[in-house]
Amino acid sequence: MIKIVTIKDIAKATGCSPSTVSRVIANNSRISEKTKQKVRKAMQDLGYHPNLTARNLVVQSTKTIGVIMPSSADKSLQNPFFAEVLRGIGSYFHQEQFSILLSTGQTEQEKFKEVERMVLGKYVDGIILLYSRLNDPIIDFLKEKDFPFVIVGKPLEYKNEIVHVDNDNIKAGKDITAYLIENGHRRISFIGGAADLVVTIDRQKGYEMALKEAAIPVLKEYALHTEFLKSGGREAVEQILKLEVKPDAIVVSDDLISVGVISMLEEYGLKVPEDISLASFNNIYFSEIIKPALTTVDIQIYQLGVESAKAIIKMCMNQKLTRKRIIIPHDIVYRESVRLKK
Amino acid sequence: MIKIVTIKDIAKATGCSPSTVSRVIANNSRISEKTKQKVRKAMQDLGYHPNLTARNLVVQSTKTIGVIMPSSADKSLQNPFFAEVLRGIGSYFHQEQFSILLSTGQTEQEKFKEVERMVLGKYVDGIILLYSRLNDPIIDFLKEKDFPFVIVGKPLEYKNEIVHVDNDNIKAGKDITAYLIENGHRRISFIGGAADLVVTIDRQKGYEMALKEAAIPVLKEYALHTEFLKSGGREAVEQILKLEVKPDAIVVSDDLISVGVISMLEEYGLKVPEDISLASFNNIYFSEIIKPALTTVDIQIYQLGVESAKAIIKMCMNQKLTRKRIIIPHDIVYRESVRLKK
DNA sequence: CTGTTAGCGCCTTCAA
DNA sequence: TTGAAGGCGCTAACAG
Repeated sequence: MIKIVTIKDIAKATGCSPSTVSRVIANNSRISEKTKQKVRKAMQDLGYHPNLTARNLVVQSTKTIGVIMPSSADKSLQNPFFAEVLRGIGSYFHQEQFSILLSTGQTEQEKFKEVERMVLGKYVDGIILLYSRLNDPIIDFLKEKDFPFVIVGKPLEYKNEIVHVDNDNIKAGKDITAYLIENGHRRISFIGGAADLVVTIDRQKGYEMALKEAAIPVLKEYALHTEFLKSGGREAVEQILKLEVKPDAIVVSDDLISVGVISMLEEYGLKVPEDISLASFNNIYFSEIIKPALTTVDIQIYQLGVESAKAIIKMCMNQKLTRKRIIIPHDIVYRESVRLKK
Repeated sequence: MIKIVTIKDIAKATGCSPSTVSRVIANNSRISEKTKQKVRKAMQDLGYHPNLTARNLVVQSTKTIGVIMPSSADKSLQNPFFAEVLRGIGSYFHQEQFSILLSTGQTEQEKFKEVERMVLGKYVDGIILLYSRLNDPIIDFLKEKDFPFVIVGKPLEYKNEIVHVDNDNIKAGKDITAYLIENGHRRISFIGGAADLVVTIDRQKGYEMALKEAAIPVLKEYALHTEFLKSGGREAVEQILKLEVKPDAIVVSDDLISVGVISMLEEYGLKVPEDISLASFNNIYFSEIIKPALTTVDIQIYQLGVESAKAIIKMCMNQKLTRKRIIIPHDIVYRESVRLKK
């Protein structure tokens, strides 16, 4: 083991006290420039670096945030969404010198244990939840402990108490459906991910609103749900194809599902957008490179990350947030999957 | 601020000393069952939880590992590969009570600073690098400090000194190419990601070996490289289509690129596998749901994660590793993108 | 089997 | 502008 250089060594080397060295590190204003220079030089020479653990212990803060992913047992993690939020979070954290402690639990159980450990062990200053589900014991726990946390997405309960960063998914659903309608589509179907996800619900709600406004009847059999990724929306397509009056357009709640839907459609000899139009959400990297390129709602995933990072850091610093609900604007990216009106 | 329950409080409440309490936490064998019970009860009642920071400080270890992603500026992060390794790492870490500190740097510069902070600040016990590139100052730094680290992938230099977890990509390249040859293909092209990535190089090497063994000439103009994700292999395809003698099969170094290649091929009126066969690597979720489903080499990404986790933890515990190079086996998943010999 | 004592490396009053 | 002293919460000898 190589000698560890501590604050004391610097003190000794420069002939001043540990507290002075500490103040130089903090760049305290009432230390003379001369001593600062001297101390800094010694730190260089001896290769000093502050021990973060020791500092964290005394300041009672770690400047690290626990980021909780959905249970990683399922494949939903392969959704580029998460990498992208993480990137957004990271970019802001970096400039604020915060770190990400990533949760790794495979089950709800495991995740809960981890959060408990992080929080009770005072290993993190705050938590970002990258998902939102009903009856989440983690949320209850965090609320009860009054521990700083923010949700990316929309909480199902306590909407007005929990800080969350979200899109206006209802409006997004409405916008994209309206676009389909504008282009002459009338029999519009909806394929959503897991029915209990709030995103799905909101987007579907918007879809229905748009139909109503255009005086198009909302048909129950036109709305389908499929596991977020599983079998890529295959069953959904099969159901649709069984319908008597087949839709001429589909709103799909996630680009990833769209990929599966398109494959399946093709298998049945239907071409997008010639035979049926398709519009979805998220605008992940894939949306652009597959054939046909997806017309999709860009929800600014990266920005969702950045804003959640800003929010949690503010909370950790005990700054007040002006609002609990932070909305990231969306906009439609027009590509090839929608047949246009001539 | 609510009262923080410390070890001393438990000591006071139970009438024993802090060290006894500490020993109960560690489940030390020479504490009587009676005291253990008593202490544990008090911990329950007062809601005690060990402060991890304090413990870390004294034991000089954090049980957390810094995991470094590639510079997140580019889109390569959207490759599901990373989510999947992370999942593998997490699963093993969880059972060993280790945590992941995720690096978030957007540039090489930023990443280096972060690693330096983690390492010098003794905030992590080890590092896992999720990529490998030439002249990486991070590797030099880690090596110089003699700090425990493992690379997922193959280091370009010091192969025999750096612990790394990798596939036998040369063999994988050879295997998949041989499969193409077996099925009657002769004019086989290679499309790789960034030419300076070791994976690319290795897979291409294997591709060439297979050709040679089958006495098929290796043509320079048949090997192309494209940015890992950028424009999804479009230019690559254009180049191929300009060739006088067009290939009847392509080996693509990443499933993600394949998606772009297929789109492009279709745009030019070529169908996979009828007109041209395609085989690639990684077997990500997508490979299965796109049309045609990809014949691809499954490299067991999850397992790469697990093994790198095992390795770094061993190193942190000063256990010797039997070998520096840990190979995860691969196997071919046969699907629809290759035209079979009748 | 248990208590006492000394730190881990740092920051922060308080006093000079 | 600086130093001395105490403590953050925990563990690990060393005693007994």
